[in-house]
Amino acid sequence: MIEHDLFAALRARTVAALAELLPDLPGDAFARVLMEPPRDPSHGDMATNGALVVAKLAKQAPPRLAAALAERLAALPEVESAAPAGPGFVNLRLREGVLRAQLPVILAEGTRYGDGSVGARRKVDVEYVSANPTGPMHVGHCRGAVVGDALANLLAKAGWDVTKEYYINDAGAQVQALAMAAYWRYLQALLRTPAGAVPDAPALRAFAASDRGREAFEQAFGVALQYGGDYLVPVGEALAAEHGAALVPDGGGVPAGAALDAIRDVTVARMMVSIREDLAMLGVEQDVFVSEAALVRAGKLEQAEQVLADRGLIYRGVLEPPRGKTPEDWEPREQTLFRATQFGDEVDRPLRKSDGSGTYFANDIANHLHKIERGFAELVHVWGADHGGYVKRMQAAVAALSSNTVPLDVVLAQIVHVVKDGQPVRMSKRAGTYITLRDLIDEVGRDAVRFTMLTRKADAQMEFDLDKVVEQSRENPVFYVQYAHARCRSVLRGAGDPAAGDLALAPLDSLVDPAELALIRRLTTWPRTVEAAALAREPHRIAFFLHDLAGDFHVLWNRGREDTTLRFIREDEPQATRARLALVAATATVIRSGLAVMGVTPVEEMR
RNA sequence: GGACUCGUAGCUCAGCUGGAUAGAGCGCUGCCCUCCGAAGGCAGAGGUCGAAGGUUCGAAUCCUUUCGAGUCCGCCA
Repeated sequence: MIEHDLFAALRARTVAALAELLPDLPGDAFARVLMEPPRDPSHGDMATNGALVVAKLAKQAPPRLAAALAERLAALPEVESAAPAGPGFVNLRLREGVLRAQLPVILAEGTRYGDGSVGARRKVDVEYVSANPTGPMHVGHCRGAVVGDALANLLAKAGWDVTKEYYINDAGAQVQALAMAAYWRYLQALLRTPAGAVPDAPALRAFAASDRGREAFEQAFGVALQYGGDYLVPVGEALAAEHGAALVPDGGGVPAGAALDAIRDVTVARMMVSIREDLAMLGVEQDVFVSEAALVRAGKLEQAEQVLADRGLIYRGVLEPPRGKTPEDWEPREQTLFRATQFGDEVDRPLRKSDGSGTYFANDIANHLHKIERGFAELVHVWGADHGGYVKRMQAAVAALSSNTVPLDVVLAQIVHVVKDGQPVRMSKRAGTYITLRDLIDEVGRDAVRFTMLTRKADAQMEFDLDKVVEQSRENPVFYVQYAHARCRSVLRGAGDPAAGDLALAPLDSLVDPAELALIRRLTTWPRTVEAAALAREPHRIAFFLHDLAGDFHVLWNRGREDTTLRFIREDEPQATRARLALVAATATVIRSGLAVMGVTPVEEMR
């Protein structure tokens, strides 16, 4: 039997057997039938709850049904024995060789082993990172970037047709504030250009002074510069080089109109270049970058409003103040509202600011209309946990726009607390203890960052200990998994790097040690791990699987230390050596495959 | 006041969408290097799954209530 996923194969046979035993049951009665690795290895190789699940519908006692099912399953060619157990499980022991026969399957499929079909090639849009383009990426963005990227890879592996997307929040107050800061840097840059090019405005010199310039600028324009960082210095220089003094309004006031647009557009473009460089360093390269401002300019907002209005989901109304805690400056105000409550949200949500422009939510509705129009069957977002309160309204909007045909899943990524020397590192722009993504990658390396970010469930808070992620010990899962792969590669190199196709032909009868069989069993659970993790949108499961797999391999390696007959390469036993090399090659392949989902590079040797 | 995410071993966390006796790492205890694959390995102790009810053959998992932590709460994104 050559099957890609042994568990899926035996499950299908179980369902078929049940259907024969219970011909009157409808086909969907078997949906909850599972074939799983048993928790206790003494129970056998696989266990199914099939009899338990359908017993009630079949009006039979579970143990009796389990016995009948076991009898049928025992007759399968793959099955050595099948026994009813407990409240109605059936435990299966596979015929010798069936497990081992997975090794040539793995070797033949290579890193495609584990590719699934649950996605059914449905188009899914995975949107993640989506940081404001107002500065460099920092560690706060990092987790969402890694989780989103790994999740996208995971869905692709499980059979979805994936688009990786970044939504650029380039319309709104934050970006206006950024433009003002860039304008200030531009004035500074102008002063360093030949005097003839600088307009004769006395204020200019004061704004651009190195010591009090910022305060003077803020006072004169009545703004607080939110983005004072040095990273805007080159932007100011670029503006000065390209436009000279042409962007300074006559009389030296606040730039507006085309001049402001130019400043903003150049600045945002520069920031996006920088962000994409940062993301590339992290190994994140998205397919599509959608600009909020471009959507607004294209009239997507009005179009989305029209869609909702046509369905009677928009009205003018006044919201109640939040119960219990009324904001100080609360006053009732008539607003354009979306009937989010019809789709499970707590309150209806405003779409327009008082100046007539769209709220962030309204613009994001336009963004989602854009996604739906592009034909995505499913939408997935990775957001920071601070956006948790935003989930229901967005799901309501997508449900409304798509008439409940397109599901939106939101994965919330909790805050990462960076720890160094046992002390939490406070993140503060003002105090300058602000860790950029680049700093982090420079310090511990891209692979360690990515792997570590996936060693927790996304919605669990996480400590990122800068010392531990580079530590070479068992405590560090990055090291532990990489070390297993390096050991595999070391063995294979020692054997002259045999081709996978050659090893796939090796007789495997000599693989009988419990540690060898445990490793093979683990390898056979890779396809179902991919499928379950993709359905749950939980890429961290891949990291845990790899950790377990590495553990099984290290156990085998260590057995070889005590018992030399268990070593992988034995000069006196060419047959056994080939069989073990096949096992080692399959292990390395699956580790590589898992690391690829995580976006981590497998290493050839530990240095 | 409400919403969302959590609460599992001393610590950090898994727990495969409701399954059998709840797991891993660290820490702790005890063993294991004259030599061969010890940046390690083997074994052990350690739990009323925050609490109380409920749903059913069966609950850490689902529902209700409650306690605690974090996040958020009309024109910030």
